[in-house]
Amino acid sequence: MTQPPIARRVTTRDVAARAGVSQPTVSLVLNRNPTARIAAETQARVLRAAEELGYRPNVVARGLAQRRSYALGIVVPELRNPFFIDVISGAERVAAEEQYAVLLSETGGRSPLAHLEALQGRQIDGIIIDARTASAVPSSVLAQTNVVLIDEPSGLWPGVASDAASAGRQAAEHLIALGHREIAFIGPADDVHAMRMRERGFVQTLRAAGLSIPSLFLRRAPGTASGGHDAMRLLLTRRSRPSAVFCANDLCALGALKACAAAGVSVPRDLSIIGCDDIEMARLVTPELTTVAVPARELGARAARMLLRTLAGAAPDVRPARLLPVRLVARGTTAAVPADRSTV
Amino acid sequence: MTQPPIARRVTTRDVAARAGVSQPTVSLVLNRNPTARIAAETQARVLRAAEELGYRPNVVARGLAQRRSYALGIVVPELRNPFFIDVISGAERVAAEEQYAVLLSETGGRSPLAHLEALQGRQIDGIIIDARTASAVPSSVLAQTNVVLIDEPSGLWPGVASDAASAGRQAAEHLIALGHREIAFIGPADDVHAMRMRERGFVQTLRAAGLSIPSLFLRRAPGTASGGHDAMRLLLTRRSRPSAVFCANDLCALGALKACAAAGVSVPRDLSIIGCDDIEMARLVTPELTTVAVPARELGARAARMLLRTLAGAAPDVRPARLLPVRLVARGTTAAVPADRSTV
DNA sequence: TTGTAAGCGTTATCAG
DNA sequence: CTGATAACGCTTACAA
Repeated sequence: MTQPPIARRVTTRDVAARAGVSQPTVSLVLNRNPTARIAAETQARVLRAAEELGYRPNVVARGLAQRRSYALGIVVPELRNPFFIDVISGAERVAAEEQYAVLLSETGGRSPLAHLEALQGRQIDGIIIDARTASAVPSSVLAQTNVVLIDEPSGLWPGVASDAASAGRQAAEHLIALGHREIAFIGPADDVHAMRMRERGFVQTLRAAGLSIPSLFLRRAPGTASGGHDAMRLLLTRRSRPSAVFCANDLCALGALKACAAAGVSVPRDLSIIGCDDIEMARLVTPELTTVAVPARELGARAARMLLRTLAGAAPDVRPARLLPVRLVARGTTAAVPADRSTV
Repeated sequence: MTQPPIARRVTTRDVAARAGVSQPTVSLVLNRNPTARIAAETQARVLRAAEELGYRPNVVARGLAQRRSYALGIVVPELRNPFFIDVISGAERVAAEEQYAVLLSETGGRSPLAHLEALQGRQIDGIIIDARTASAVPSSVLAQTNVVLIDEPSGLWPGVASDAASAGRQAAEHLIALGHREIAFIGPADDVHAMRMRERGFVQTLRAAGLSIPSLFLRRAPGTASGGHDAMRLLLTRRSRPSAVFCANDLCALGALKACAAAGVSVPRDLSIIGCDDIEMARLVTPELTTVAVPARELGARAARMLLRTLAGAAPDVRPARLLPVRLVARGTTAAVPADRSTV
């Protein structure tokens, strides 16, 4: 605390002194986009002085004066899920392009409120937040900031979302086309819209085809690798097994795949598995994971753009945005139901 | 721009008015750790007023006044590599505990300088940066901030690092113990200390055992899944194949494993593979990846702690810190060299 | 013990 | 066109 950790840097005042103009003039010259009405000669002097001194604007000070920070917050439950990483990456990219910073906050599921308030204390201009965390926080807190929800068309807040119902539908259609009739679902219990819709789209499509998921085949498990693993293990212990399983996300599916390998169940010969998200890892396992690709980076990028647009003056658009399309990527973990089963 | 995107919030002035004291008094009451010499009665009034008004300090303003931002920057080349994610996660955690924010910057390998300067413009109190990015930036820029390098004991800047040489050594010892003699290495070409040391530790240990890596078995490839994949594919096309391969990181190893699967090479029967990092995915593939566990989260956490300690007044410690221990995790991708080969 | 004054580095509003 | 002057919200001497 003794010596300031931040070295004293060149300020507009220094530049002004050097250029022989007033300090605000420097500010004008340096900021006004369409060169404000400043004598060309003066401008040149200021610019040169700034250049020579190596002037760098102090964004914090600017923020204070403008009552905005040119920073976005992004809150996710956990960094472990590559899906969120892609969202973050997409958002960070467009934010950076617009000179916005990104404050990262990983709640770890604990005290999301504290994380949010910490962000707001920093005068965040807006916040990108995942559905689960948002729902764990009083809306009065969210109301204090511009907020964009990821994958949860709430009607309360603006958001970007993928077509989760379609994801479930495509997964179902794929399995149906392959002849599967004994089908299971593994997904998280929490009330996250995207997950619910994936499930609903899946179940409804099956139903429309005259199929249903017996309750024993409907497994609630955390959307993590170990969640998927454990759920699949349980599924495999029963004497009547499904011939195909849809997992609400890829992490889950990879865990399930792992459980099959451990149990000596051959995928896709004995069992088909299909995930959702299409994280990078989906192509690194063998066989490669069949999944429904969700444009995570694009979700993040759009969320950021939406926020930036609002900050630029546009009215926040609470209407549910167009759902980003998802598409099935058939790879190696799904196959036609084996002949010896199809007659069951 | 018309209406400020940030809602006007309660300020110390509001609190002061309500408590019937001066604004600085509020500041004193709210901050002084050992309750500054303010009448207990006054303090109570102020605290109550703050409470009633729902006062939240404006960290930006405080930062401006104190010439520090209570924020850390963290710069990584890419979010794709789970290793960095863990580093970030570890750092974010300890930062958050100390009320520090984390500004995330993904360079994507492009214009690291711009990213750094953007961070510095925000009066970052310190920065955690990976070795590769740091080396791509003039040291004069780094000198403007408190910096901690990840996995690069440069002597120039403080840093935290894992025992990369030991990682290589352990990998080599493991393979040697399994009887391997035709051994390959796949690793990145860039001059990143940790990668170099992993390689060196590996090569030297082999050499000490009277083994060497023929140049054809020394493959330079990006430390990514596709890098590992491609390198392995090339290795497999030759008629003389190694019996074991050490990949400089897990991503690489997973790519290599994938290439084997695609080529019908059975791991670990026909070929052993060993990675380095122990990312979560290592346990999700089949067979599970044998690797050397590097405490990535701990690296991030220590980096943050080191930075915070410096900010609290401690002199930055440039001496190479104790290397964090790594340890081999023998799993499924390594096995004794097959009998029909050991005689070659 | 507390209020006054100054300053952090900008931007914004005016007179000149 | 340009330069004072006043914020922005807070901290930190320094007076009172």
